[in-house]
Amino acid sequence: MELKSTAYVILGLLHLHPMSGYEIKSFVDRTTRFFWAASYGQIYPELRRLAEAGLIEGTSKPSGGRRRVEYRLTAAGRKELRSWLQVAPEVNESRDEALLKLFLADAEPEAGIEALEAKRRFHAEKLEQLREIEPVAKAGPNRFPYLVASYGIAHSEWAIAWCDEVLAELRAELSAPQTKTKAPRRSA
Amino acid sequence: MELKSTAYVILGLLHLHPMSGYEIKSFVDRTTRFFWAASYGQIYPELRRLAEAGLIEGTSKPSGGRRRVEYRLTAAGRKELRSWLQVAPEVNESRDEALLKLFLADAEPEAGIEALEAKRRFHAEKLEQLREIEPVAKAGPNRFPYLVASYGIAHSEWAIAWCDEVLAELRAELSAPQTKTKAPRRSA
DNA sequence: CGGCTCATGTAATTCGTTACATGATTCT
DNA sequence: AGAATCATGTAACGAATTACATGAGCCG
Repeated sequence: MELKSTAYVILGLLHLHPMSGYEIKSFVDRTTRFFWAASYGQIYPELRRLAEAGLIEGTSKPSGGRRRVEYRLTAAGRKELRSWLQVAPEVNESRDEALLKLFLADAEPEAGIEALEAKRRFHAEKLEQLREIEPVAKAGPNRFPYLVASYGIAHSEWAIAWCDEVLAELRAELSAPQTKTKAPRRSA
Repeated sequence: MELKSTAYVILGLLHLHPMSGYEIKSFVDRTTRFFWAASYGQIYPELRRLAEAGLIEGTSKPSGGRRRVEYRLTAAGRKELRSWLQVAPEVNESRDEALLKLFLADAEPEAGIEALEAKRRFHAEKLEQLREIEPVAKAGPNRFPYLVASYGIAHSEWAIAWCDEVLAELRAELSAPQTKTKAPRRSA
C-alpha cells in the first residue's frame, strides 16, 4: 500500500477511537508532536485519500450545530495499520540546529555556550510539558503511549544533565584569564 | 541576511579551510550528517547563491587535471557566520518513526518490541561510527567538533541502555502467559 | 455583540532528496 | 581496459509548513 508515516499517525489515532480531522490535529498536538507533528495541510488531504482508499470511513456527526465528519477505521484500515507496525521502522537522522552551531562554534566560542544553553532550555521546557502528560498517559487504557512519554522524560533529563556538565566546563575555561578570547560577553 | 541553516553549514566548513563543493559534501558526510545532512542538490546551488551574495568567493583550482572550483569565505561571509552563531538556535522537533510505532503499538504489541530493537540497532551502529570519528575530532585543531562527537556518543549510549532496560521488561511481560495487565483486549 | 473555539479546507512556498547527466582522471 | 573516484551540476518529485479563507456555534 505504501502510505507515508503521517497517514499511519491518522490510522493509529483512529484505532484509539473515531475522531474528526480537527480532533486528530489537537490530539497530535498534545501527544505525538514530540516525535511526529502534523498540520491541517496534511491531515485533511490525507483523510480524503485514506477514505478513497477505503481504509477509513467518514460519517457526518455534527457536534451541537456544527458540521463535523467523524472518521473511523475500516477493517482494511486496521489491517493496514497492523502490517505497517510489523515492519521495522526506519530511524531517520534528525536536524539539530543547536548541535550544528555547537559544531561550528570555534569561529565564535561564546556561541557554543549559547547553543548549549538553548538546548538545555528546550529540553527543560519539553520536560515540563511531558511531566504534565505523563500521568494522563499512565492512566490511559494503553501502555505504549506511557512508555513513549517515559522515554521523552528520561531523554530530556539526560540531555539537561549533559548540557549542565559541559556548560560548567566551558564556562570555567572561557572565564579563565589565559584564554585569548574576546572580552567575556554576557548575553540575556 | 536570512540564509537557511544549510548555507551556514557551508560557511562554517569554509571557515575551517577553503574547499570545493565536492569536498564540502564529503566533509558533511563524515561529520555534520549526524545532525545536519546536505546533498549535492543543495550544496551546488547554495554555493552559487552565496558567491552571488559576496559571502564566499570561488577560484578555479584544478586538482590534477580535473576542473575544480575552490571556495573560501570573504570578510562578509565570516561576519555573517559569526552573527548567525551568536543568535540562539531554534531547536526543532524531529521525526522519529520508531517512537511513532512504539506509541501506536497497542494495536500490535510485538511491534513495540520490534520498534525498540530497531532503535537500539540504529544507535548501536551510530555509536560505532562515532567512535571512529571521535579520535580524529579530538586530534583536530578545533574543540567543538570533538564536543559534538562526545555528545553523540553519550547520547547513543544512553539510548541503548534505555532500550535494553525497557526491552527486558517488555519481553518478560509478553512471554508471561498471565499478567496483571488488562485481559487481552480485542481492538475496538 | 464580540471574541474564542470548533471545524474544514486550499494555495503558495520552502526545504530537501533522488535520480539523472556528464565527463575527466587516477588507480589496479 | 575498466572501475572507482573526483567533480559539477539539474530536474523532478516529495513532504511538510504557513498563511490564508470561510463559516458557524458557544460563552460571557
